[in-house]
Amino acid sequence: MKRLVLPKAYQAVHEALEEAILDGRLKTGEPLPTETDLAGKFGVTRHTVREGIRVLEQTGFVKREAGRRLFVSLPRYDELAPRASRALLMQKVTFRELWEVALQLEVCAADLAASRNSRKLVEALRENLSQMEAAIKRGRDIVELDIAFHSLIAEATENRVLLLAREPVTLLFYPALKKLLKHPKTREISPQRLLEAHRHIVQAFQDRNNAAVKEWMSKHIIDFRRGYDFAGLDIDDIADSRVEPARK
Amino acid sequence: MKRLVLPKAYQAVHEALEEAILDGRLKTGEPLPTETDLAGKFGVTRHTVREGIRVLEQTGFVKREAGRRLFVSLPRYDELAPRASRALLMQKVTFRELWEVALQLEVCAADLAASRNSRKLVEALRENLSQMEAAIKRGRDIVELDIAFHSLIAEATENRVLLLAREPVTLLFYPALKKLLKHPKTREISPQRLLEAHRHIVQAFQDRNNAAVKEWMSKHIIDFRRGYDFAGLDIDDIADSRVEPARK
DNA sequence: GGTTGCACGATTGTCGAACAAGCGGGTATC
DNA sequence: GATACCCGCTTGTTCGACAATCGTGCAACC
Repeated sequence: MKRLVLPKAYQAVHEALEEAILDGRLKTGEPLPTETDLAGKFGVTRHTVREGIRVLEQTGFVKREAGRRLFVSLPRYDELAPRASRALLMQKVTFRELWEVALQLEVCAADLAASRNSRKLVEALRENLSQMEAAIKRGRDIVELDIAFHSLIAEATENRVLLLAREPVTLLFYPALKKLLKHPKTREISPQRLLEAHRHIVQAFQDRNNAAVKEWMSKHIIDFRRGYDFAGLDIDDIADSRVEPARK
Repeated sequence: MKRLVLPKAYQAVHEALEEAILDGRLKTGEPLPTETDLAGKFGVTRHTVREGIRVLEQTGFVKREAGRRLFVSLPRYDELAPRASRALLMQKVTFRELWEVALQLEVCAADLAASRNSRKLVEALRENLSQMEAAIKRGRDIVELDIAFHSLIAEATENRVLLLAREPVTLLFYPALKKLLKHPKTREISPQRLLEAHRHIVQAFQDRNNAAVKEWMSKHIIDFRRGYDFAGLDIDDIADSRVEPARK
């Protein structure tokens, strides 16, 4: 016997609004009706409407722009992901799980990006390369740059499903990468190896050699894991750090 | 000049609670303190607390069990995914994007599952096979069974990152698969081809032939796309149906 | 003794009215 | 024409209140 769940008004409000957005009755970019308006329309109190809106806000269907007023909008993949990553953290995901999927997704991204090969991508990657060279020379942190390098490739695929799938993995990868690059045993060699791999990848992109792109990307990710082992870090440790990459 | 965003009390409540859960101060399975308690603790009104809780609820950090009381819990990957899928729908994702990623993830899942090969998986898959044979004989719908087949493999990987990445893809794949299996041009042949592929996959699992597992899974997914083309459906159409698979 | 019924407290869901603060827009002023 | 000011609208928050429901303990009943 299924426990019957009686309808909550604020849930109804949430669903009604979401449906209106999906149906296009509320268009993205337009401001959401005021709380009092909605309250009147749905025949409930402003309080109830507000609770419904909170849910909507969390899902990314409305955003606050500029002033206080809420605007209808589309959820972006990188807004959905942080929640997912935190969920994974709670589940005590191991680095192995993360790495196994990252390997596939990064190679996949590289492959797709290569097949849509654009000059702009190569340019952007070259720019990233030279920034990284400079950063290494000055002993600066290169984690952000590495993340950016891979993001550039992923975005070049123009595949939103891939971007969505990749985002939580990236977020969790960040602390692992940081840990590795700061580790005494790998601090010296890792940045060089990393840069070297990136160079090969860019070169392969430029040569429009799809097979080489995939191969180098694969080597690159595998090498990362090797460094992890080499540093004496346990791949079956949980990826538990909660450092998050800066966003602009 | 960055627009300064003044702190909202309900957001603070949400964050405080989420942190308490992540820190383990609030343990999963335990009931959340009552609204009045929290209101007192945070020094805000019950209503403000409620708004914070709505957000928490949406994120999956609290669930309603049985009665009305809320219980602390862990978000599950299949609770996060529907939101992600809906977001993708809004972005008018094409079937091509979906398929490109699905191909990689399914092969990846097959690979990982094969390396952890367990007798239980093979048994479950065999069971699924015979159900599907029966369903085809009776002309019943096999979409659910196909989804279940692939989910069994994915779950056998015991990789939560993979499960999370895969879930939104699966949800969106569902309507596409349904469309194909109902299409007049492919209705007759597709189920047979699908079943045949599944048989090969199961056999490869049983033989502990990892390479064969990957190869057949790959063929299987590629064949799906071929059917899509054959039916005259445009792979660059948006995956816009909002049918959702039944959950038990 | 076990079950049923009931009263009571606790908790959630909803409502109503109110106010401070910030933003937008119109208006007066120079 | 530019600037300052004022006023209304909207949001965030508070206080107060009440119906519905759930859990529980207690009592009555078979």
